[in-house]
Amino acid sequence: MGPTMPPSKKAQSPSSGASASQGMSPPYRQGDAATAASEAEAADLSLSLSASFSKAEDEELTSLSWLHESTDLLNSFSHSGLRSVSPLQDPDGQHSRSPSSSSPSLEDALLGDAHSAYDLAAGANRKPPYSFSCLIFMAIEDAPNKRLPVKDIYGWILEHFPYFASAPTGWKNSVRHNLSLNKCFKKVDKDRSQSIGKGSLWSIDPEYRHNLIQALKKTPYHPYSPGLATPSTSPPTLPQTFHHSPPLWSGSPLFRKNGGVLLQVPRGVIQNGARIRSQALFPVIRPLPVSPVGSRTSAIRSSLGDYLSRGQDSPSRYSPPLCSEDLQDDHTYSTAKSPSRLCSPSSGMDDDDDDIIAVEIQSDVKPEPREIPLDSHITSAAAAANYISQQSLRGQRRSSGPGAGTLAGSSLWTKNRARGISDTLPLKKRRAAAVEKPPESDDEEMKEAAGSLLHLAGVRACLNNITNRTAKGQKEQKEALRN
DNA sequence: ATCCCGGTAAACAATT
DNA sequence: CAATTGTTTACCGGGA
Repeated sequence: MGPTMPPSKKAQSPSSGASASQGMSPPYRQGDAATAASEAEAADLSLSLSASFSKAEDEELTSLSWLHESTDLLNSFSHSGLRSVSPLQDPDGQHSRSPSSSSPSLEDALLGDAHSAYDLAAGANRKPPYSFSCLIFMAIEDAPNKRLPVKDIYGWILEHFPYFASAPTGWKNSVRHNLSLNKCFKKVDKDRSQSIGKGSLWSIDPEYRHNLIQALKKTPYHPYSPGLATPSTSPPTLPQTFHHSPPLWSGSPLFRKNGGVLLQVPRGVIQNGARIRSQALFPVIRPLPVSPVGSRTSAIRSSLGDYLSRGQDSPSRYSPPLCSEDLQDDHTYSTAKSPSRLCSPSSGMDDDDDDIIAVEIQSDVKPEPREIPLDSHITSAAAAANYISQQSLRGQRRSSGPGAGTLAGSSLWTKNRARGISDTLPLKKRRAAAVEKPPESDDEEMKEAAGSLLHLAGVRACLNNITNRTAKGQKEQKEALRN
């Protein structure tokens, strides 16, 4: 690309710090009016949400369904006095917005006026906070049939993010690039009866939908952007609970489909759902002493998270663990994109879930058994499963030759190579093979192993991980020899 | 310093 | 033939 950066890139790069100070609403913090009563209330809400989530999970509802339900809960809660307070300060120490009455309340952030949570007008011409993958995901999710031709994806993006109307046309290339490369997106065989013109329909691969949702939830988006929020100064042993995902951008379909309710999925609540399931075994579950990487996690707390977690500072009934309840969600989009990092002892973790996993894995070397909640073992099992799967993919990639490509070869979420389709085949045939043939046995084996691990979810998960990695290493060697 | 990731550009093939 | 769509590679910058 050279020294001259494309305008779009330029517009984006400084965004994390600079743009946040204008047009965006301030983050939210717990009010100083957090009374014991409201703490209990918060705890109740936490329980309700947890139960709600558990139910949704049990019924295999989509996150949207759960969001609908949780909205009601949050609504009822919002009427009971939860208030926003002092906005966080931006890195310059100045309020991003005057803390006047116009400052949006927490209700606004959670439930209300989208424009107060994200200044739509101001944000319209700013590059959206979402990656292209998220944009595509939202577009497809917004489609009645959950599938869209590229053209309509363009259209959706343009409609919801006017920024792109004036952006350099390269973004369309990026969209196509993403569709092609990202395993989350699947081409759907066109219905012959209704020709849509060129190209095919694109849909979300259910297998990766969770991850896209995760990505959406974790989009570094004001006001919970890690760059803005103040990292937690809590001692690591304090419960870092209710880590929050950023709210959905007000223009998102998820937002609109909830009747204009700005939703966010309080991860802590979700996690709490998992915790509840294990509560019988571990009545007092404390989060892991999280590795330093957890700073990012703590940075993205939302007001409710803080609010609720403060409620927990008192010896609480609720001490949800850090790890996600959703095993499959334990890979985030970006990090989950490379589960190799998820569970690799030497890999960096940039996610709260991953943090747990990291500690888990490291605990093999440096045991910290005392602080490890059951859930983290579950997570660990998931991570181990992911690791195994990824190791499998890695092996396949390694054997795919020098042309593996930096991007395509680096991500689990990339297609073709990671799926082990023969590189010797013409591209189209590779694609076709991917569609026609179910995942290869190796992959399936790994998935089965992963599934087993997920169910094991036991204290020995870490050991399992090691064991399987060893087995995997052998497998990789065999693979290499075969090729 | 290195790796990973997302974004971008570009080349090219396939399709309409 | 042109435009669009799909695939792939290469590179860059930021962040961890």
